[in-house]
Amino acid sequence: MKEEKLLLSSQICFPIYSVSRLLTKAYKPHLEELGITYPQYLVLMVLWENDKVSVNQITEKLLLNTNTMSPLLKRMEKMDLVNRTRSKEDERIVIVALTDKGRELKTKALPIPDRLFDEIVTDEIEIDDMLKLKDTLCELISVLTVKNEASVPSE
Amino acid sequence: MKEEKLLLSSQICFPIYSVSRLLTKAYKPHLEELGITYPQYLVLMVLWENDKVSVNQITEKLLLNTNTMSPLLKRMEKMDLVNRTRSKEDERIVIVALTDKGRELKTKALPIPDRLFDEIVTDEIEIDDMLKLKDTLCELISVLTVKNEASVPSE
DNA sequence: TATATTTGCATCGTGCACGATATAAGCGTG
DNA sequence: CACGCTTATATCGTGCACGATGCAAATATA
Repeated sequence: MKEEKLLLSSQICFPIYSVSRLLTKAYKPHLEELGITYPQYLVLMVLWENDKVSVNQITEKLLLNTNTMSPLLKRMEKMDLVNRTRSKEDERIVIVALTDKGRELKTKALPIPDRLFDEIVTDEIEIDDMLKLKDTLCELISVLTVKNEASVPSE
Repeated sequence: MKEEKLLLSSQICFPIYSVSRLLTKAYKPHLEELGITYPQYLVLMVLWENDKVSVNQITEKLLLNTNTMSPLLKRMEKMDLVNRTRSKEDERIVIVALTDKGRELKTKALPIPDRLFDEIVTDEIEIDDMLKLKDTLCELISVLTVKNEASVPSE
């Protein structure tokens, strides 16, 4: 029954892919209050931890490439969340720094993860996508657990 | 230490988001041999399991919306992987069916998941992204395990 | 049988992702 | 200094994702 391997449910990748999208969707209403998208939220988190970092440092933290970051940062600059200035020591490097507006968003962003986690765990919100998210998350956990037991990295 | 909550590492969402992208990237070279993308691969898997289904049935399986599926299916039709015909019983419904070419891809696609899993588990491939993937996957598993223990759904 | 509502799909606009490529600054070596 | 090589960022093209909107076919309701 080699066929089984091609079922969607038997693959690690599909549930991860779905949960990722559904989680981003779950974040959306909260982030919309701040007027930002999920990737922009990630960039802000990097800067809230450590302000004034190079584009490269951000891409390393987020595992994204500059061809994604450059336009993203440009949009964020246009929104007055960050500003970008060339380093004087090395003209190749662009330093990304929070504006006051970008810094202030941190307070509003703080409660989001907890609020979201509560929404998922408790059954307060019975929205369609939230149910799918819970189901898919449980599926992912079980698949990962099996896969993980089958192949603990030899450290 | 409420601050901690905003660290990237302490959130469920970021590792899932990263693993999802890195896994898709890991699939890429294998799928490129078939000339398809990851979402196209997902559509084909649905059709390999069950040919001649409506657009709606595909979106339900993949948890995607028609505004993503419609152009995706159009591209796949242009690539001669599927064809789209309006149902005669209900003119609103579009039936998606595999072409011979689409059906034949199944054989080539069968070994991909196993090959990929081996690549990740064993250290045969020490590509940069693959290492990130392993790290992030392990992180994800540990985060999910903690979160899961803290909140097993009451069934 | 008219009208309203629902359903299934498509289109549009925007924002990622990412491979390929470009470009300019810095660096290394002769 | 000239040369090539590396590094940091940007640009371009393509393909998702997805909210908002549109539209026609089917169905429900008056």
